[in-house]
Amino acid sequence: MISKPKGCYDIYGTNAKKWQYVSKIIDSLMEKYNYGYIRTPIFESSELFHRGIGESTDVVTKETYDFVDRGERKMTLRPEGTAGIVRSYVENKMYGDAIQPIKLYYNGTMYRYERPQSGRDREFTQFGVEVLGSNDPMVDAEVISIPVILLSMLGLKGVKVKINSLGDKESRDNYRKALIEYFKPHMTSLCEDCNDRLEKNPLRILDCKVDRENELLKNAPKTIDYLNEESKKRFEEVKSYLDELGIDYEVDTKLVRGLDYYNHTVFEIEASVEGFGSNNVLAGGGRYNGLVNTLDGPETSCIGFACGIGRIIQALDLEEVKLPIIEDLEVFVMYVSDTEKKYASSLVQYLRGNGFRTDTEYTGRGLKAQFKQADRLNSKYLIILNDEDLKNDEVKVKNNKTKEEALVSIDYLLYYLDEHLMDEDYDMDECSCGHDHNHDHECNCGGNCNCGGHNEEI
RNA sequence: GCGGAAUUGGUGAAGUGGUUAACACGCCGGAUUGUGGCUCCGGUAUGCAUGGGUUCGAUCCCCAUAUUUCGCCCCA
Repeated sequence: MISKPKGCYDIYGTNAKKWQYVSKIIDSLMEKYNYGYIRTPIFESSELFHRGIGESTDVVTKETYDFVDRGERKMTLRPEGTAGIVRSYVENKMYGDAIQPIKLYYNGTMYRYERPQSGRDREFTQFGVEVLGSNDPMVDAEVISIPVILLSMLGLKGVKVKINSLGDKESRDNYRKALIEYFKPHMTSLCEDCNDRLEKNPLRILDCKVDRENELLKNAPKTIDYLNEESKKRFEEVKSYLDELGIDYEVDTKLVRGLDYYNHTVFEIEASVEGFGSNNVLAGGGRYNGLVNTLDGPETSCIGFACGIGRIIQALDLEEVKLPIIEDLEVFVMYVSDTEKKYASSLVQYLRGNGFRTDTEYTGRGLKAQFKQADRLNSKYLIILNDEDLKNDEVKVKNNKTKEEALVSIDYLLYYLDEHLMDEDYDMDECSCGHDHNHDHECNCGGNCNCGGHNEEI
């Protein structure tokens, strides 16, 4: 038997419905924020990632899926979304578009050659946003608000927003220098990994798990103390816009990010759910004002974020959030004889064509087994075909909950089903999006729930 | 890249160096000759991840590989 590649997953069944639901919410949210969907290639020339993400980063040095194509070109499966989008921005000269800034979102698979563990796969899906062509702090706040709103729309509660500022290039360089000077005399008291980090990325020493309790770290210089006036002012503005939007956040001066291209605002959204593994960052992002220029475009101010859909679903499962996914059937058509079967095939098509979620029997099971099958599919109504009834152009319709049966004329069938299914919807006391509602207000399911009216909590 | 744990039918799993690999759920069939979800009866792994080795004999012991899982590093 051939098995799937390590760290990759088949998504199907109920799980697939969750993924589809999250994607649906993302699309409708982005439509309202007026971000355009962008789809770029899953592989790009290797050089793009080397220059874009940073030659020395772990992502590039040891985590990429590289291959040489038949034309001897060096290619890499994208390990993240931003580089490809910036390439597209430059290549398609979007900086010349009449409408600025360019607001884009993507939702697709990324690839990193890593050892899989909880919350980390080799193929994973990221939803992300990029705003190219504005340095306004208001944009920073808007971009941060998107994943926050998304997670709350999905019904996730244990979420923590952390922000920090690395400042502009000058501030960032000064801070880096200060950190190296600060740590250098004390390296023996730090762990092995931190010794490696000193030259490579001293900022990361700050959130080392091993040395977390070390006094040295607690008293280390803080990013914000090294921000120049302009960077400091900018950070204050971002925070005030976040306050304006009612976003709860925490300034975490130890928050740095691993990709080289970040400056000014950086942020992360953490799942603070009991039982979540160590990879608990649901979304992360920041400003990357130098990247477009690095990739041969004009100086352009940009900000973006990415979030891992897999991790979001992991968090939703852990919090046992009930998503409004459809897991039932409205009608199941049953038959035994060949003439009934023929009739069933066209009846099913007729019902589906008229908007009913309908299924039938395909494997030659007996009637008894068909009843069981209908139960497994959570069918609300059963239609039990009978040659005798068909002669009179009638079918037997059974409510699978009340067990009431009715002989219904075929001309009247659609109307009958419509009436009865509608009645059931009104009886519903719990909305399928997981909340109890009455019928006066919009619920926060994003308009995708099928509770029959959008509502407020009772 | 480094480390720990695991891998037995459709599922959850017991188990043993030696004829037929427990048990439960599910599934299929029957009791009930077209109305089930309760009950009862019967059926349901030629195989214990894969490849080597040790052995008279291996699902069980050893090695390797693959995959899963949990950490480190890193990241979403």
